[in-house]
Amino acid sequence: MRLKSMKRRTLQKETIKQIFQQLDQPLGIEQILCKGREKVPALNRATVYRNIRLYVEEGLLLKINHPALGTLYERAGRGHHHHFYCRICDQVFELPGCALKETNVTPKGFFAESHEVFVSGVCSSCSTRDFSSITNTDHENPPA
Amino acid sequence: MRLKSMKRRTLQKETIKQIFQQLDQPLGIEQILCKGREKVPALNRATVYRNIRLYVEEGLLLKINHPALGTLYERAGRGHHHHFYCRICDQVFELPGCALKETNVTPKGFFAESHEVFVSGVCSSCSTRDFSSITNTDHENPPA
DNA sequence: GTTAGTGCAAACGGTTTGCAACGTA
DNA sequence: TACGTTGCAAACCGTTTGCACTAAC
Repeated sequence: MRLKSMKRRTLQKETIKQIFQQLDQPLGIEQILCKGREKVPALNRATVYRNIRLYVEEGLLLKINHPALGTLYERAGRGHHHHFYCRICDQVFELPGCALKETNVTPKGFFAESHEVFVSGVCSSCSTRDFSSITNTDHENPPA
Repeated sequence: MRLKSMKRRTLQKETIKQIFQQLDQPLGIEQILCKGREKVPALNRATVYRNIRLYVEEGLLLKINHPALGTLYERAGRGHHHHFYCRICDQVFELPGCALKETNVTPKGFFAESHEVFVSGVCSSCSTRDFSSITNTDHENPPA
């Protein structure tokens, strides 16, 4: 009788893991699926969900609920950071460091344990590449 | 031929609007539905979704995608603020003011246009009321 | 009376799950 | 061989939509 179930190494699993090891950017399921299919063409969406979930439970990945893009996943253990969403290229970048002091935003009696910051705007590539496209957008959430 | 469709005033609509006028707190669909049914017992979920959507388009409400609670709605026009999520009572509070300078978190070349901050921890009511409950995170009806 | 708004049920999109076939150990 | 993993399809959950009925104007 086995007390502990053994993990098996499959191409699908390794492929998904590698995608995140090669990239310091949060990805959505569709992006993971696309990149994964470059190596495993028959890769199934359910398999991606299952393995992502596994990696999150193992602590290898982190799940992010992004205000504009929905659920994203990123490699864990890279220290506290925030996220920048570029509305032109629809990509999310990691912002190193943290300029937010929890005590500055928390009223007396409230105990802050963690926080998340989502910045959005235009990334450096998009702002230098083509300014005309910056006005042509169809946002849901206009700037506050 | 009518050029402009006319809005009609219904009990359902008014009820939903009043819920937000009486409360400075973001609410989820289920909460809106519950509170609404106190006044309109037959209130339907689809009706709530339709009217909420309408109010968001009119600019009366704002849609929030909360990392822990999913989609929430709050009254618009109350100025820039952040949100505090209490993991004990599962409620979201508005944090007045903003202690985040976008220039402090944005690398050169990136243009920040807006940001959102979600803090989580324990609210003042929950931290003073009963410390033993802090480990028991399954509360339905928290204090107002 | 006209037609916007409602309730209901079915449709929808993202995510999870049951199951038979597959493939790793 | 044994059983963890996969692909597929169906189930699931939050949200939207089509439709007949209701009710505001």
